Amino acid sequence: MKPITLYKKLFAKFGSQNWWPVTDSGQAKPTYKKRKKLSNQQRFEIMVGAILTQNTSWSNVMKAIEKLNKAKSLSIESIASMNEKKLAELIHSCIYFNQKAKYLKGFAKYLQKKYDGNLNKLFKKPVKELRKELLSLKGIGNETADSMLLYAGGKPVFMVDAYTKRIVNRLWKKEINNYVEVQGFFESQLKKDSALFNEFHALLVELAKQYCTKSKPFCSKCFLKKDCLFGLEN
DNA sequence: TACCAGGTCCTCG
DNA sequence: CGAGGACATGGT
Repeated sequence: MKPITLYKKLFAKFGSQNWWPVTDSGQAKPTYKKRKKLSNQQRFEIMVGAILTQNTSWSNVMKAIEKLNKAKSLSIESIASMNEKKLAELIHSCIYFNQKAKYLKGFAKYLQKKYDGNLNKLFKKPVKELRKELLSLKGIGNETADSMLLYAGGKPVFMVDAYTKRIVNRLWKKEINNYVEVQGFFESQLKKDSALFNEFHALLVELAKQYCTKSKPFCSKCFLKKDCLFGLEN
């Protein structure tokens, strides 16, 4: 099965996922919703969420975002100047909160220093160059950088996570652990389209949560069973 | 109880 | 390079 075929089947099954969930003005909780355009505030929120969600369930990230919103602290200036312990308290629901507080603060300071806190300036940079730059920051690895580029910047970068790797390795019976390799697998076979990449990744997450779970996957009732080299054996 | 969740850094060979 | 440990919540 080709990646685009997988995409179509996933979309037919699950429909639009409306990623990435963000907070609308006047609200405190992020929601999944189709939005024409993201505000810079929302783009920053996505980048913060990308760091918070490292090895963390979204429900725990949501609690932290909500706290930051209520404390009126979800801004570049606020995070850049906040006491690290105070910040760690606000994001306490996310595992590794001390570490992440450090990462967030460093990231906000970098945005201030290098881009005057202006995300438009940041995303004007050529993607390749920007990706390298983000990767040089503490706390931003491949997945975090790509989720920022794709979901906050609208760049056509295929985002890979543990779910993506699991699905690729099962569906096509591969054994790829390397991030860039998995990314290349998709990017080389798909049109470089940010809307497609956006939806595709969200759909993969849904598949992984509902059927292709880590232990005890639900192969027998999975709608992809016949297309899946793992499913055929299970 | 143990395992999982939208990882990254550091160190060592 | 890649393996292995540190980081240290909340839900099931």
